Amino acid sequence: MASSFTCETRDQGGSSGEADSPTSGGEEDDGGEEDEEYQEEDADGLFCDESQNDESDDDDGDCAAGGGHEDGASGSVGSFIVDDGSGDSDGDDEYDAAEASDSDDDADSVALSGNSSQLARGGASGPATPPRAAGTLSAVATVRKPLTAAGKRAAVSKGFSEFNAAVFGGALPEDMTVSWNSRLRTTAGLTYTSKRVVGGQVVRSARIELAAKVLTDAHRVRSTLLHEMCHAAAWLVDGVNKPPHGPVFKRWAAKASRAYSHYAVQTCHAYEIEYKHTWQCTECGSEFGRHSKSIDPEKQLCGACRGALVYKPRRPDGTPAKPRKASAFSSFVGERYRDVKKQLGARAKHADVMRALSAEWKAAKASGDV
DNA sequence: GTTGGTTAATATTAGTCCGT
DNA sequence: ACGGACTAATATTAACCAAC
Repeated sequence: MASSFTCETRDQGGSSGEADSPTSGGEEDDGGEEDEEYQEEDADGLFCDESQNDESDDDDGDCAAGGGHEDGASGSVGSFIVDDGSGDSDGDDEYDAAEASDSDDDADSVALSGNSSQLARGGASGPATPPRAAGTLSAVATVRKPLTAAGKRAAVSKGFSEFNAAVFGGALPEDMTVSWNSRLRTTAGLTYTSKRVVGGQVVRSARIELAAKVLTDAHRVRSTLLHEMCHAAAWLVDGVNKPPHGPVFKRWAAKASRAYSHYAVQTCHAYEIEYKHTWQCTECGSEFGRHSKSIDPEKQLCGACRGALVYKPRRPDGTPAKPRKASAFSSFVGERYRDVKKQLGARAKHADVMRALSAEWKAAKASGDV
């Protein structure tokens, strides 16, 4: 299951790299030596879907119209051909889908992800954007080989040096910080820019943050890295970070796209987030993804048609899996947990309860009760 | 309309155990 | 190794209000 995420510009007010920022607090060359580390910037991290563009703060409003996301690496469940793992040797799995974009495929997050209490009320608060129906992809997409954490680090390290030489003429510092953020869910990458005055000289710096949950394969990692490096170059080379996707950024993006046509750096993208857990509407077939099993089908309904939801287990590679029946012990935990917790008292920790349940389970097995 | 602060609701992760 | 059960803690998001 996947759901795209929107483009956003988390411009935290006054964080402009320019000295005219009203709230940047001492951006002026006041001779001060302190690091004026203002946070910043670009958040948009790329990626937005035209259908969600009203949410975007994208300065230039240019959200990769047409042609769409060069990179939506997935589609609805059941429409995948699983990669055989024979990706190219450089780890840059090429995208061989005919065209996997479906511009409204993020709608499910409106209905469910955005506000599941709304969903619980059966969408009582107004018309929800219809979730994506299953099987709407006309083309067959390829699931790229997921990268491990080490693989991601390697892809970043290799990609940075490679892009820096091929696109930016080595203008970016090789020791620039590129870190991973495991909490970003709707943004694929961020470039933070800062400026300080050292001995009367303005020194600009930048760092890149990538979303571990969003960038799950080499193509996404490299594509996003390239995009963020364009922001970094706009700031470090040209001294421009506003608007984030203005002419300066676009100049670097065009250069990057010429060098790496399969990455086509755009102002917005629409990767889709791979979810571990998926629920499907029994009425309209819409799917809803979560990173944890946080949806309760007993309480929540499909936001589009109010149909009942059923859990749809999946394997890590994205293929549907057969639901595994809860083991006897799991059922036992479900039945007894509350009572045992009560017996042990409010101060009992989860581990204590589980140990007690374990002992109780063994005793029950020994006596033949289970 | 935008921004910033607070609060409440929701989503996610971590961590226990056993079974497959 | 992963998935079933579950809770607690934490992070994120949305909603609301006031001030500019």
